[in-house]
Amino acid sequence: MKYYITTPIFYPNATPHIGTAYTTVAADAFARYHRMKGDDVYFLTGTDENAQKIVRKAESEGLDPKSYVDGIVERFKSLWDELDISNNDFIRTTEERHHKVVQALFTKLHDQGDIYKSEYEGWYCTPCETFWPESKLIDGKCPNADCRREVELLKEESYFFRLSKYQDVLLKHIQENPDFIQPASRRNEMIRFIEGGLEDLCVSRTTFQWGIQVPFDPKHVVYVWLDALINYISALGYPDGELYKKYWPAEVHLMGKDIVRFHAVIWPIILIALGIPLPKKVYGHGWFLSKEGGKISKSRGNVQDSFELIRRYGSDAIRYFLLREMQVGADGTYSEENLVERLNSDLANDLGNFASRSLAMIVKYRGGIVPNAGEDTALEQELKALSREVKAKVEERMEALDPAGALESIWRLVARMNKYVDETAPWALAKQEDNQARLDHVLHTFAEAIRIFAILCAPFMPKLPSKMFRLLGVDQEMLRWEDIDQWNMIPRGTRVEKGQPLFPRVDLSQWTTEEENQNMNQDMNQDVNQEQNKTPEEVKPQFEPIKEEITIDDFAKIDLRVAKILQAERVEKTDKLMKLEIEVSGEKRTIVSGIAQHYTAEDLVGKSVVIVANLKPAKLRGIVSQGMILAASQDGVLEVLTVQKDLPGGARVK
RNA sequence: CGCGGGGUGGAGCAGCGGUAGCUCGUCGGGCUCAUAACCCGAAGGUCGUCGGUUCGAAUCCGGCCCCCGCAACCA
Repeated sequence: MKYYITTPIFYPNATPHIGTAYTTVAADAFARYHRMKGDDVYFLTGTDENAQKIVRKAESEGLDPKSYVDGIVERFKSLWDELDISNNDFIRTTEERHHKVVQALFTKLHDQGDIYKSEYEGWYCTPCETFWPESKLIDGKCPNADCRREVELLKEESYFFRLSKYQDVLLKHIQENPDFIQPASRRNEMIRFIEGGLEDLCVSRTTFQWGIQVPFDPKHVVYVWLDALINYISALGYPDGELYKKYWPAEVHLMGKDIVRFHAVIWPIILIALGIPLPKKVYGHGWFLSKEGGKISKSRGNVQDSFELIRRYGSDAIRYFLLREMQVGADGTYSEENLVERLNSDLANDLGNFASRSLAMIVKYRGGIVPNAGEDTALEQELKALSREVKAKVEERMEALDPAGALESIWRLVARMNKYVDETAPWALAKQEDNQARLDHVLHTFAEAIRIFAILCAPFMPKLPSKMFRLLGVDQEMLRWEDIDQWNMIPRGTRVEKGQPLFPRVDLSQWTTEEENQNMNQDMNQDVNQEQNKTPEEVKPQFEPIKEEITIDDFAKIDLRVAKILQAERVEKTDKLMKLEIEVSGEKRTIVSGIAQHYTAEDLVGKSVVIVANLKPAKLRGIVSQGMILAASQDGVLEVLTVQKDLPGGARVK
């Protein structure tokens, strides 16, 4: 059976974080598992490099985009290398093989009428040369952390992809194939989303050049998702490549829950439109959240360098933690404390210690030679039954894309083995002449269990099996999945060695001394800041940068007027919107303003405020707003500018 | 009523109609092969809240409260 599994292509604007590491490690575990089961596996990952942000980021570092991404891509590749990721290919969307396919498919979709030219209206940030969707704006301003300037509503000529045309076909497919989107909660979400109606997708941009040119209209470059998603087939050499013919459609597209929508809606519709078979499954796993429950992000300062973690704990331990901690369909909790706890308790105490004590006893009582098997008692029969059960369970969990469940069940056998050591008490048998055959059988069972654990752990911790087999003195060829429930595989006369612990216990404080010092400094600084908050004049707020210079004529275009608030009411079902009836120059107008968190209706009625009177009207939550109220805000405090003296509504403000 | 997820012993989770369970932590005991590891036992929960269905509810139904994503939202 062939098995094609993918991760998303990652966005190389920084070094990979724990989420990308999780997706990739999980995909790797599935790939390794299926290889062990004898499947013909193809495992793809890569990077999504054709984004406007990349260009800006590159500029800020004084590099051209290509050299910039080349550098980051190396970081990705070396991290995957250190994590023993066994991908068969690594696709970069800047590669010619990808460009060719995207261009061909874009043309085909255009020729068949599924892509059409229209106008895109969006919020444009001039300094960033970027359109932002309204939802991305922060306080109505550019969301780019280094910018935060005002954006303007602009139109741009764009190509659009007719998502709407295929939504019913897609919905039908999703309903008829319950496994297509997993887990079920994501599936429900997607069904709701599609039922809500799809809007056609903007698939080209003219405001920048970095990316894949639209072949028949060179001033356009292909925009984001149409480009990115196609990697799953361009990497296989669509349409004529042998790999494509062999491996498409994919068994699994694995990803974080945030991008399920694109893989479960846009990608299938692209494929439907092109008459290409759909992937079998789109699986959205949860996120790692910090211990406090928040996202892990740079701005919160809870990101940890993956390379450093690997250096401290080893790649197998990191992989184990990631795979064990993320429960199916839920979010996982990441903290170094959790990681160390899992490492110490599961890997060092349970598995590692079992191997150590077993090997030590074989060395001590039998000179390191694995004794031959003897007669089973009820105890050994129970172990054998459990090994069959665990094998079946692990297989079932892996098919269900649940590595945490698989590991949990493996550890049932680990725990059982430690108990078996206690029950059989070999140290007592060793002292009894007439129990030497029994001791042989027990020690033999220990050795077989180590062999079995090596196999069971192989998909999850790739470095472990060879270490264990070396200690056991067993050939690597014995790493056969089908032998998991066999208990008489180790050849006669095999010599084991005690060796070093597989997973030494770790004391978190050995790393944290330095960090604590840093944190203490930070805490102290925070305290100082809090003190300062009591005397606002001493606080240094983060001010927005002053915008570029304009002329008096530019300013003259803006018509500011005094306006009297006649009525005010909250816009229902919104947090921030207030609907105001105002009077200006004898005319009544409606203005919608995002001040409801700062003012009640009573506060506002009767006030004379300043408005931008000649602003183009815009709809907010279905209400046409004819102007904008001026307000000053900083750090969450907001005050509407009011006029104290009794000026009539309509008075000019300059 | 925008969509979805969730509230279960100190922490993290499972259970989804019939004596409330797992991992970690805590306490007590055992063992001495082992990485101060392992094994056994105990304490600790009126399963968010109010009401309903039922012989019986953490589990089904309804109301309410709280948390977390997504969506919406600052002319």
